[in-house]
Amino acid sequence: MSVDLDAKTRGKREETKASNRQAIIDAARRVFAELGYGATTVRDIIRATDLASGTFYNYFKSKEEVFQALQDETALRVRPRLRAERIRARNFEEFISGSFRTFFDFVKNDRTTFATMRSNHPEMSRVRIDTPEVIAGFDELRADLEVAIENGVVPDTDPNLLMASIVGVAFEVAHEMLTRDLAVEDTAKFATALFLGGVQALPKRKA
Amino acid sequence: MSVDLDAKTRGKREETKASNRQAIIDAARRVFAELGYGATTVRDIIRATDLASGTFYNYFKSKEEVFQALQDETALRVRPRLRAERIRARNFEEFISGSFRTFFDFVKNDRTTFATMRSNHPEMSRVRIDTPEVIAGFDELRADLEVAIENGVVPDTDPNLLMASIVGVAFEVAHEMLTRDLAVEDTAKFATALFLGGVQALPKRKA
Amino acid sequence: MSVDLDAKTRGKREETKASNRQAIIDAARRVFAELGYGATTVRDIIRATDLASGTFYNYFKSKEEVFQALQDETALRVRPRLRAERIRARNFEEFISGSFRTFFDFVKNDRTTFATMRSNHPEMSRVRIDTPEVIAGFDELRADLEVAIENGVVPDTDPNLLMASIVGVAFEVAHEMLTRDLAVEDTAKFATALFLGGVQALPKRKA
Amino acid sequence: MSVDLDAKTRGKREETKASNRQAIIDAARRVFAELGYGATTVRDIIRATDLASGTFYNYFKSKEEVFQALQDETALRVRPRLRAERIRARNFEEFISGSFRTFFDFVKNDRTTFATMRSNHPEMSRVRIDTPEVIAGFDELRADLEVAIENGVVPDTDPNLLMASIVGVAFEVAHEMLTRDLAVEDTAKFATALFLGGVQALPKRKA
DNA sequence: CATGAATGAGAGTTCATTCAT
DNA sequence: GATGAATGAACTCTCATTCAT
Repeated sequence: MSVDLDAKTRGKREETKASNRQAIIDAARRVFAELGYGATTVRDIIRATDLASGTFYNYFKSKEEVFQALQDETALRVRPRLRAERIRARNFEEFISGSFRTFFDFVKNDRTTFATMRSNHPEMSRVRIDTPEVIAGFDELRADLEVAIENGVVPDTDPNLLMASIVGVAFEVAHEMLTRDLAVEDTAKFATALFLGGVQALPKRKA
Repeated sequence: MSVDLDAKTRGKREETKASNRQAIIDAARRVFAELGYGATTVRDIIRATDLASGTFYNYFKSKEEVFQALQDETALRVRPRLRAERIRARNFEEFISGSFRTFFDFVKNDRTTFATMRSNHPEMSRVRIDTPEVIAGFDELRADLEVAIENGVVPDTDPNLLMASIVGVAFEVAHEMLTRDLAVEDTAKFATALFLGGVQALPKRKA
Repeated sequence: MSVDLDAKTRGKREETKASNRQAIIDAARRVFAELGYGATTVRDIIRATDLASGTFYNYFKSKEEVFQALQDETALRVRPRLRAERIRARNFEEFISGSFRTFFDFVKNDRTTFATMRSNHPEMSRVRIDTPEVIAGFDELRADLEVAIENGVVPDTDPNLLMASIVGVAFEVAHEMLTRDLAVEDTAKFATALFLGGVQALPKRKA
Repeated sequence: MSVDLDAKTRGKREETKASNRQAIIDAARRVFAELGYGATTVRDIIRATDLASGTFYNYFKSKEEVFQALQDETALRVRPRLRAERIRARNFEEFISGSFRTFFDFVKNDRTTFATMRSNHPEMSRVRIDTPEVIAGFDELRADLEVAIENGVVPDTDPNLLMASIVGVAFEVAHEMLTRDLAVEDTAKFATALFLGGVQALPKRKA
């Protein structure tokens, strides 16, 4: 059946394919955000789309696969920003504060993605978005941390535990930030101070 | 309703009831650990039991309800220990190091509970056990933190953000500890040092 | 285990048995009226009782059996009245009018029984209570009709079709009576006139 | 949603859909007739079909919904016939006898539909088919009766009670007709005579 | 005989996935 | 490649009934 399609037709098709794929991912993001991953069905996703149910399977094998794609997509948005921030940093303070500020900023402006998966999830009363992308981003962070250790900017401590601590604080504090609608700036200051000087260095509370 | 069953009969029944309830909870713990909460079905749980399917519903209305019970049960095990640790503390260092040590100790010895919910959960590649009990435990922690702030042992900073930071570090670092089979003592030292003095105070890495 | 029970104890037991049986029947009447026969479960019935579920089976084998008992009980209330009415009749007019009046009177005063079984019954938008008792009552009616035919008071027509007509009118008109809250007297007059003289004899409408 | 399926494809699909829907309705008619409405399960219906269980739910939401569809279908068959009969009538006798004859004829030839719902229904030992259609049909009848009253062909009596009487006789007598396999003609004569002249006018019994 | 928890068949329903069109 | 109805395994949950106490 593959007959002669002129270039234009072929181009059109590629376009449709790409846009269908994107339509599914976008629908998935919305539906996951509303219903949570567990409660979402493939049907829910395609229903949030102009496409037919069978079409889903031309693009993804399962709900899980579209979830991965969603994650990857998010990755592409955050990681470069985080990376750029750290590269620009001229000392450890800039390194750590730039990272937190960028991350909290992202969370605030993309709260759909972050807030996602909270509804009807007894297992996730507090949320962790742990998409591969973000993970990959933090992997980069670890690599950068190792460099910092080598350069003597950071003591020769366990980089994975340090990583874990940063990640833990980042997510948990981001959650608190959203819950209480705190300013990105203040939240980043708090996290930065903690890492730079411990509890004794924490900023005075507001209000 | 209850007319004249002798005490013995009543006793026997209560016993069976309690043991059935416990059997379901135990099965649930195992199955949730293996399949993850989302993927687990009520059937999976009763199949892991020698009870009949209908019996499940004599004890719990839904999967969610067993999950809650499971959480409550865990709560009863950890919270008192954490509380006792903090009450015994004579200064902030003891407060913070006692808490981390106790928590990591619990996680290590009850790793089934902690490791639970990791398989088949694309949405939870890293785990957060956020059972009501643990939450309640951390609520107690917050209360204790507020006291510490009042007493001037801790600067007058936002207690919720501090809470969030401790929780974030506790879970994320515990995860790392399990993954790499680190010693409870070392892990607790790391977390404690971070909170007391920030990154600069972190202990030297081992090996 | 059948030991010596004095007469008093035996009497007490009989009493309890009878009262339990009655309690179940009464509960069934109420529950059937509320939920309709089809939707009612044995559980619903015992729940409307002070008894335990197992006890139900000491008295009845099934929902159907208790339904039958309910019917029989009703029978005992209506049939004698209808019979007495017909025996007292000195001509066919008294026969027919007495029957309708008595039946409509019963329906009006025991509307629970009659109105029963209407809720949630797609198959019974209009109701027919066709309990054995009432049937038995109409069987007596047929016998009496045959006597009337023998005596030449009623033409030698098919007694079963006549029976059916009387029953059909009785139930359907009773339903209308309840729906519009008509007077027993007027309703009985209508039905009587129809049977005595056909449509041309029907009374003028009210209001 | 529907992009570019050619007309042929669409046609084929519509066809299958229609025929599946009909298959379910037909199966439902048979099964309801055999088991009665209450005892019938959705599974029973699809089992009487060569469709898969899930397919049922593509067409109907519940047992009740098929039942409604079944009723509507029957409606389309009887009502026009009854209406036509009454319109053709030139006097009240033709009106009433035409109606009964048509109705009894329908019942006789479609006894599956009528006999339906008799088995296993303690609550319906005598049947009333009171499908919306038939109801609607009798609503038309009432309207026609009101016209007859206005025209002076029928005395100014309560039309709803007259309606109820006709309906009651129609169903109850039809039941008797089926039970004893009476002729439509004779049965219609009986009912007609009753309404035209009362008991005194009833035809002599056969046999 | 009363009790009420255990039982398990089976009802209703959903949903990922296939496949003819 | 898009479509969307068909499929049927599997799930949740109910309920009549049994039976140890």
